Amino acid sequence: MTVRTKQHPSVSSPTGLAHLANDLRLACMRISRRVRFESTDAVAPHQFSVLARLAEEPRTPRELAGIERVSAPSMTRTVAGLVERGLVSRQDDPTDGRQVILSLTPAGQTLLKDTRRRRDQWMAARLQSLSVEERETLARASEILLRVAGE
Amino acid sequence: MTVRTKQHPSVSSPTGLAHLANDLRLACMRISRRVRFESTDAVAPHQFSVLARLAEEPRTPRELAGIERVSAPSMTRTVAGLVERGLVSRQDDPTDGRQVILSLTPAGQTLLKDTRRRRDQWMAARLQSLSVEERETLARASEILLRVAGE
DNA sequence: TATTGTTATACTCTATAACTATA
DNA sequence: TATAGTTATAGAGTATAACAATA
Repeated sequence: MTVRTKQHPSVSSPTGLAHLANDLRLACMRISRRVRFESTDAVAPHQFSVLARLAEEPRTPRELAGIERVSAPSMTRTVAGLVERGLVSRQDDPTDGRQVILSLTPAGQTLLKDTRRRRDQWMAARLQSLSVEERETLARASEILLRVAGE
Repeated sequence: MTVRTKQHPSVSSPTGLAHLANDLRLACMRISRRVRFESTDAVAPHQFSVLARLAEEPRTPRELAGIERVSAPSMTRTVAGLVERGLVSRQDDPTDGRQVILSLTPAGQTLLKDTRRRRDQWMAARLQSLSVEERETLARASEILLRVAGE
């Protein structure tokens, strides 16, 4: 006799799709929450986001504000804090005197890397207790989810 | 010839495990972020968390503060706001005069349900564009993730 | 005149410390 | 004396409005 904790009659029926959407959203939110709670980060979430964006490429405050969905003055504050801590550096845009170009300092790169490693530790510990099949399922799922989140 | 977007040499080797942990954490955090951004909720995240906890069972402010990892005064404020909006009701504990028992009002239950439905909509829309196999993978993954998050 | 960024000001959520009521 | 909850106060993040500098 097989025991199933959840009813997923079909992943294609309207009801099944709604259930899957709910379970998946809940699962992702709970994992995110646990990761945040378990790792005591050196920077606040909104600061971390900015560091991650600047690691991709240097950006202006306005670009960051748009990406992070906060107001320009809020981003001014956030960036000021990161600059003060030596994690981000400012540079005048040579082609447009109104703009400022922000980029990560070596210290900022190090902190970002360390923070990510610490966050991964909790997750890695949990994964170790799973079966190979379960880990393979999660590997396939993470590819799909990253694609979905990027749309 | 199979094309893989990511290198997962093995989900069991130390390196593969670390990669999987990183991908999975990233995927969950990005999905959570998108869900939050796409749905303009009637209550703030910390208020939503409290409503969800009280939907499970009535609790005291102190219990909520512990679960949500905030100070007692912060929870006092959060709860006061929810009570003022008619979403949560207070009741004196008959066995201990110091304690207060908090529970959801019908309005709170309705709002919680509506908020969850709205959050699911974005996710359900994305799932529709996936193949049946991908949805089945995500269904299995969500079971595993919910179990892992609950540990 | 439009745009980038900052400053001024106010509101919210958070915390710690001090206080009240009850056990 | 210890615990549950609140109030007092301060710090940090967010927002809108107003301003400065540049395009």
